[in-house]
Amino acid sequence: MSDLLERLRGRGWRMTAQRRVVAEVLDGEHVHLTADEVLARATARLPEISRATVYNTLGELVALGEVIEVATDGRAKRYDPNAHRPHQHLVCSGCGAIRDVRPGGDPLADLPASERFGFTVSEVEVTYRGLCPDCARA
Amino acid sequence: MSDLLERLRGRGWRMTAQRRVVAEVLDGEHVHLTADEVLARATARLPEISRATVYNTLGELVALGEVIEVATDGRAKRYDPNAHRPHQHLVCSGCGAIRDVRPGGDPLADLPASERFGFTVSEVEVTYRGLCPDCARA
DNA sequence: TATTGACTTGGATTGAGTCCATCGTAGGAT
DNA sequence: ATCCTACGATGGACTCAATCCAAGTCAATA
Repeated sequence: MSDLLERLRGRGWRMTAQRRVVAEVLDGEHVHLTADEVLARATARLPEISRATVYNTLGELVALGEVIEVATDGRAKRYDPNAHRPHQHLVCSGCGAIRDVRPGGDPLADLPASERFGFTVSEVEVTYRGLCPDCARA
Repeated sequence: MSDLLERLRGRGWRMTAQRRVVAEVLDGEHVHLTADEVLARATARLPEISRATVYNTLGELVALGEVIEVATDGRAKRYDPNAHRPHQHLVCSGCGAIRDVRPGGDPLADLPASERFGFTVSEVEVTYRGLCPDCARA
């Protein structure tokens, strides 16, 4: 966590109580909170924090490349602080739970130039879908 | 197009003017309309059609496996009738344009059991992102 | 410690999509 | 050809996520 705060400060990020709390809430491995969950946890530590600030801060963290936005189809976006370890996501179709996974292979290399239609392709996003153990059982 | 209408009728789909129009609007290759665009085009042919009906019909077509829902991050979902030819998508980060692409390789095979965490993985979705020729120029 | 421009606030607003009570009608039955 | 009725359509209200904005606050530098 201070890792993150350290880096942000180094980049000239103006430090405020609100930003600190949001950054702290997002710390850890396999963290995939929605903006509302971030707001709830931040509010627990700093009751006056507003929804707009949470969205602003999340947006900045994404722009800085410190956090990845994970859109999970219909539901609210989730925010993944694990941005420095390249990975993909495994999403449960039942409950929306997310796991980070690291597949082998390089999907970018699998797209031949003839299939790029003149696009400048810069990233690939792979989402595996299925049922988590709990939902498969039910 | 009668292919689709034929199949639907064969499955006991109750045919109505509204459903016919929605199915017709969705016909073609490289068609990726939002629900609102479908509504607009359907309205041109059948002015009284309602938004709810468009959503209902799209939902049914998706459930029947005739149309694929493409979530493009923040923007409205798009509906892709090209469901019988397996493919992935290339999305322009600038304007949201979508192309169907057919990469080589099998991403499902790239996820080892040790990275599945007990999930029953049933599908993979690969989204390539980049700039289309027009947006790259601007 | 004074200053100031960046940050925060919260309430209004937008946009996508869903819900629901009611009305209409496709298609089988007669 | 007509009748019936269960399934489909309607549209307006509603939800939920996210954004906007004008006014107030404050972190960082001098």
